[in-house]
Amino acid sequence: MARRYDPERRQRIIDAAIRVVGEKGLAGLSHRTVAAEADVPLGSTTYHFKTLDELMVAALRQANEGFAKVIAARGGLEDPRADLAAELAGWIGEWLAGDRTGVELEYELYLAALRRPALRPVAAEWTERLVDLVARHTDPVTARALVALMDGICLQVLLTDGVYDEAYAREVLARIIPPRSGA
Amino acid sequence: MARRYDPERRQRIIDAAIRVVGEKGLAGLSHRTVAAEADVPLGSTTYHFKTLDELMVAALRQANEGFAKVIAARGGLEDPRADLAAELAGWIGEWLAGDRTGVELEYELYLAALRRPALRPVAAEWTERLVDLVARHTDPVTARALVALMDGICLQVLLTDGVYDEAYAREVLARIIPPRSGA
DNA sequence: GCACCATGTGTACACTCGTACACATGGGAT
DNA sequence: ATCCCATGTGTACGAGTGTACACATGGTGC
Repeated sequence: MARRYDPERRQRIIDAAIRVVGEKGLAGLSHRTVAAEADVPLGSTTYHFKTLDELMVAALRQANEGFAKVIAARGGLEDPRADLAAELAGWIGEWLAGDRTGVELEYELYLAALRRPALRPVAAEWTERLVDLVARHTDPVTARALVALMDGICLQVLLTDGVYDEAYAREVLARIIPPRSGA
Repeated sequence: MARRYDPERRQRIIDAAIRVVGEKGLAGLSHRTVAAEADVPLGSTTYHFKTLDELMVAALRQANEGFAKVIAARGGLEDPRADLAAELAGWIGEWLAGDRTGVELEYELYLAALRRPALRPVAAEWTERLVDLVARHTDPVTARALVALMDGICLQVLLTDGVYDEAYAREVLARIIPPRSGA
């Protein structure tokens, strides 16, 4: 009966949930599948997360770190003179280049907010964070539009089995950025 | 046992599927729920649509007409001198203004393509159609970007419980459109 | 008129699901 | 040392699911 008293169990369940969604999609997420993946009894998942929505919120919050890691690893917009459009296009490229499972997972959880109000604050929080980051190098309106366009470009690639064209992305992202008045 | 021999049954099942997704979400879609909504026996839905994917493809194809109707009703870009950005922003406004159920339904089916390869050709087809329409008033690259940005703006509104700001949309859409060389 | 077969119907099976609940355990407050 | 209760475990129930299949019916082509 080992593993009684397992203080990290909650976290392990979240990790398992993310793996499950990655492998079988959001539709394959259930208390049971997560329990099996995390190697804990059914009652344990229902104890820590009364509803699947709760579990999804936790998973989405954690999954959001995926893209954030890509940004951080690239030194995220530290250089104020960097070409903003090129940098953003680069983020997308890198994010889309890796294992698509992770990308699909993050988007699937993100898009689930469409039907699950419980997820909307988390989705909004994430968008906000990204907008704020971009807004450090331009005005808020432009930042918001840049993030929207990034989302749209990613969606087109993911939903239509298209290929990501980084040069195209950089070009159209640049168009949104108003010319520097100071230079 | 009236209603034997019902040549429009297939269509009625599709209509029922759309109502079901609108009311209960994609997760509530099953052969049985559709059968109940369409008032046909279970065997009938499984006969016409072996898999739910098949049914979704048919439903998505039909749902795509929703936005197309908004466009058509507005005389869709007939006037070549019209302000393209304003027109596109207007489409979104009108589409988002009506009953959100329809909007959510269309997006939910559209986004389902992320995990269901069977839906991707239909999603691609729809995007293509919209891009072609917009491309009649600008170049293909710009058209593609405009559609992407429209998608991104809609998503931000829908996923984050935001409000649609048409003036903002018009402004940023306009930025993507290159200045007319001829004028 | 007849027979074929696309279409429609009813039922059953095995499976997964969320939920509920009774019970075990043992860390930490007292 | 003792007790409480957050945490963990095991099991059961009813509802819903996809799938399969045997059978009914009646247009359509002959």
